[in-house]
Amino acid sequence: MTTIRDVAREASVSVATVSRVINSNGYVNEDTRKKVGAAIDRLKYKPNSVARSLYKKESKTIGIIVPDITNPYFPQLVRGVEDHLIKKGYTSILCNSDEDPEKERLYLDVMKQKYVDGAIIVSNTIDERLLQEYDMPVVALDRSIHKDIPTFAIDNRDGGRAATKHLQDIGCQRIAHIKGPEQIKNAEERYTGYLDVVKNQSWFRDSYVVPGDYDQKKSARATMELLEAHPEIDGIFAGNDVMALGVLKAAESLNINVPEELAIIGFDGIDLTEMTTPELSTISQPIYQMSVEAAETLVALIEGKTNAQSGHVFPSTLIQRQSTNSVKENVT
Amino acid sequence: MTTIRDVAREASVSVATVSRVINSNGYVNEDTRKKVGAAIDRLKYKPNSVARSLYKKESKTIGIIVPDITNPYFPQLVRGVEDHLIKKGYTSILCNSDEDPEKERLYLDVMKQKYVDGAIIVSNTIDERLLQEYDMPVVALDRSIHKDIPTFAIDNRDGGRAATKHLQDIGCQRIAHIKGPEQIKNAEERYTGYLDVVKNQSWFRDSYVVPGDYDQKKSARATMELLEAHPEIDGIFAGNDVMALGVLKAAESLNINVPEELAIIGFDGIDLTEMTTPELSTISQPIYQMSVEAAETLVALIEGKTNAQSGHVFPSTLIQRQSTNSVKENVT
DNA sequence: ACGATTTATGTAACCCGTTACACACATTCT
DNA sequence: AGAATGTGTGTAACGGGTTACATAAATCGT
Repeated sequence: MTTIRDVAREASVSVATVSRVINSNGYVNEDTRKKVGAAIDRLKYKPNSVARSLYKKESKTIGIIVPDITNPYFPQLVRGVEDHLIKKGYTSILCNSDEDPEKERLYLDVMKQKYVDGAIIVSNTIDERLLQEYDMPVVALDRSIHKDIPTFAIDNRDGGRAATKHLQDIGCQRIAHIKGPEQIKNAEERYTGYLDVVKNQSWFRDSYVVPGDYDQKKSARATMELLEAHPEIDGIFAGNDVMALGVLKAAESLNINVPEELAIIGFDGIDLTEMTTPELSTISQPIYQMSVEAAETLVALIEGKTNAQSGHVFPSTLIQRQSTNSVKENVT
Repeated sequence: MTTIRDVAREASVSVATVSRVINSNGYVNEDTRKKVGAAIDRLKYKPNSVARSLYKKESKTIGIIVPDITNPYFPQLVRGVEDHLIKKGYTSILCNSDEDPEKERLYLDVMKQKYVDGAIIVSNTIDERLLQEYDMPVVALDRSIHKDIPTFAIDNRDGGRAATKHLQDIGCQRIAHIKGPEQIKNAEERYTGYLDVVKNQSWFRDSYVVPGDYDQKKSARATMELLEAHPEIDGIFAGNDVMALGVLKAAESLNINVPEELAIIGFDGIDLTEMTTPELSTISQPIYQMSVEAAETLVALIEGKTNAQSGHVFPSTLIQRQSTNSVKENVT
């Protein structure tokens, strides 16, 4: 591989001058600049990022920690981050944490050792204290980590309310909720939003809430049991789209018409919701946009811009599709 | 950050000895080893990967180039690669190429500059000649690049044949094909497999093959037109699962029963196929396993193991689900 | 006309882990 | 006993780009 010293020799200048040309730093005479440029082209010289990183203690690399890229919510998120960062000259290291604190630690260690410039993290388990050990710019995506860390997410409680109200608006009288995992804050918030709407209704009972663990199959099973115990249920708000899919499958195997006998709404707005029959209504998150803004803020933090915004709560939007396109007209 | 020199001072030895302890290289007295280990623990020393990379010209990092992580085929693939590599001490840089040769070039340039140790590539556009410029171990996944580059993929033609035969086996008389993009080799191979089975059948005509471009919506539209022009069609082999989903939606909007009036089979075996109603039959690829083996081979190549296998053709398996669970019993 | 700036370029130290080489002492072999 | 080999540790060069500092010529101000 050709080095800066080869270029310097080829152009009959010092390495410092070549470095100045490459980085547009300091003073360089126009003629010298051209001479060096020509030498660089002739030798097809590409500066060695590793050497630069060593001196500058930065790597133009960031880490993205997500629970599992296989979960259909994350590819878009990762894509948004990666798209923005590559434009800004950063590359992205992908880390699948499986929400496992040990793996998160391992990845953070590796990142630190590689002089990673910052991280975008989706996690429930990482806490502020752990991050302090690593001392690098961090932004949180989808789930907040700590109030001092810029967070890019929607208002999940509000979304939960909107989903539940929507079911009411189309005439549902008994609305159940398939709940995400206890440890995941956004799942709890969506649940709280549901409670905000229903907890004072006379018909509401605790057994209308069942755990689905953000898992399709578990949700399908839970829904079967729920509907067998409570055939009066005519609307289900699932804590995310994957679980909503499970609900849909359960309804189908019980020969329950959706939406006529049972309306279903999910949460997240992943592409999957458009692919089912009936198509799923959902509370849609601006996933791509959130991730781009998170990436922008991370870059701003890395580059020391003090005006970096401290996070952003995005609006979620109700997307009504067939699964809540009820024939029962606004009874409420 | 603490350096190896800090550790050396703390343990009253030379940096060389500390390095020997860290890397289990050369001779180190047992007592010295303990002394150094204690110093490392006290100072919480973590060696700086960048400095090591600079000297060793290797980074314990590999690049993964995929067209688009948002395409549901790739997350599993990426996950398999990442899972294996992290175990082996490598981190993964994710690159979304959008099949764009310029982006691919850009990513390869960045990889080279960062001393990336190797790459796992899914691409139609990258050719051997381009790769030679970069001179790094490469393995191809899902699509072959060149015969000298280890490739991990299934026999797509064979899969295409199996899919088409399966439709025949369940009694389909007129089988159409929704075809993937022309430039993508595996799409052409699946098409060829289809032709192998049908081209000599008296009923076959060219208009039974329509382009779907690996895109759900395009396939849905194409299917609508196809079925309106040829209502006699009773089986469709879609070149991938995403297109099969489009076919399914088209059938639904035309009020055609699946599988009674129209049987559908996809290709790839992504999770999505289990989530629809009816569930989709498909030719399943061992995606995760393929990617793990690709990663294993890449590591072997990087580490100079000459016994690295030169690629592997994996078996694909027919998964019969509701979409081809025809009432017409084996008529053939 | 002379000091203060600006422009231009080079030398060498620096970032930090690795390893070639040198040196010293302890064993083992003949 | 003397050579050969094994064990243990340190010094310093190395990888390649960056930059503090030094030097010097050109330009400016008054």
